[in-house]
Amino acid sequence: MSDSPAPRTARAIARAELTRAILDSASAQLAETGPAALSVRAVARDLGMASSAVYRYFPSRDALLTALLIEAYDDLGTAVEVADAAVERADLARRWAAICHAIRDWARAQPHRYALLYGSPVPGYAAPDDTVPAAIRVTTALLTLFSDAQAAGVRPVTTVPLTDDEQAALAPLRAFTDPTLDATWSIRGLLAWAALFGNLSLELFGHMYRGILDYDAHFAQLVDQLAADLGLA
Amino acid sequence: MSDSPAPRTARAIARAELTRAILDSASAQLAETGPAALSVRAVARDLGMASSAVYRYFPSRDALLTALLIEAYDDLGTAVEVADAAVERADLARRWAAICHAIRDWARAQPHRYALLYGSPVPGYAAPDDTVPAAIRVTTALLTLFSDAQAAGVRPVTTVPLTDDEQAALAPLRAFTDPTLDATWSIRGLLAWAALFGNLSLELFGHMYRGILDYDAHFAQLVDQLAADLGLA
DNA sequence: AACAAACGAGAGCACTGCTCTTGATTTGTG
DNA sequence: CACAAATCAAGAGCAGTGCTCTCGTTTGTT
Repeated sequence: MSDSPAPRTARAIARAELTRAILDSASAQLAETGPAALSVRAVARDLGMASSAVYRYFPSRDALLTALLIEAYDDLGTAVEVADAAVERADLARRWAAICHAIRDWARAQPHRYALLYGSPVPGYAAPDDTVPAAIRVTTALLTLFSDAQAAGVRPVTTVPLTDDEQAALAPLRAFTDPTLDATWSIRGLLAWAALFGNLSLELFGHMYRGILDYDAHFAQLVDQLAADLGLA
Repeated sequence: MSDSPAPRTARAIARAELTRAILDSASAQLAETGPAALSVRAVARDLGMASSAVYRYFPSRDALLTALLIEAYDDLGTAVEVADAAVERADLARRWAAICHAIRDWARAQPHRYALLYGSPVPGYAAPDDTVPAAIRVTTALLTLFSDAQAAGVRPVTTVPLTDDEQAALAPLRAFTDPTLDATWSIRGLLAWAALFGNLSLELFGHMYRGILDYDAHFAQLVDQLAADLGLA
């Protein structure tokens, strides 16, 4: 965020401050009306400035949206890391539950920001390179948990064998953590990852409408079941 | 779709034809540029008519988008039902695989339409009542498969016990199929549902970028694993 | 044949993202 | 300190959008 080494001149200070104000106003507008309705002119009106002035700080609407995307990823990443850190590190089942519920709590509190992150990508496909560092934080938390569990000798329930093709397909993922994830942990971990975000998206995007009555109860059940399948319970 | 009992007058015929032409043009534009960029004026230009004339057929852009949504749900539903019907009804494992791969093939062939269905909802929350009949077709195919499997004596791998709250939360879903789904099938079925669409969305929306190399191999593996957890393999 | 409903085309409004020009302010340097 | 260069805010303007309204024309019904 503030990687610039303390702005000295008055102009640099004003610029940093206005950049923040634009992001705050845009973030508020995003939370209310969603990414599609985010308007540069509305942000300018909110801040009492000309719309053309905003373009001195963000070259385009997509660039502003990308900045909001990165901020949202960082916000969620922080929430997950805080929840994870609040639990005894050896209590793997509780860490799993803490991470899952932190993600869901964050998503339900600001569904539009969740939609920006995990819904349909809005601006073409937003430049991945800039967003990746922020985006992988929550993934990293999950992978670290899986790695810790594997190192502690936890074994998920058995899986179907991996073919060579499938082994190769998961190579970069398995090599991400310090003790490399074995086949079983890779499969169960990815399945849990997909089920977790799949359930979240299906819930928040309205696909459980009239099919499931109590979303809280169902999610808690899903997290418990995934924990059991991961060998954590 | 064509529930009106055969248009008799020339005007009614022309209206039906133009409605179809608008939907086709809009669908093509949707497939190319995505839901956000769908423009009523562009559709009108494509058909060589005034933009105001389009509003005689669809009262708003959102209404046009909703019609496209329903068509896409029906299209996907048909693809799933065809794939399911092409497999020996007693071969439950093959039916499961056929349904899963039909969904993915459809989604990869037209990612923008998939995003319209399972990505962030675009127009507020599109009137659910109109879209529900088309939307539940793919869900029905899955639930029917689960119900058939349960009736055939297939047992998924064991699950954590359901509390009364969780039982109640799933009531409408379990009552949907003819032989009511038992607790184990409900849990494993919903988990498979979430994992299936979760994997699909994460893949299509770019969240596996540089983490998984071969999406085909990984998806095939996921489907196999879910089949095993469902007791089908 | 007469009347009403439906229709297509066009103008127009309010809004958007974005660019360009103009004039004021701040900056680093001779 | 002075001055040139960089930076900035503001406004006008362009092309595009969704949508409404009006105005003749065409079509269906009686």
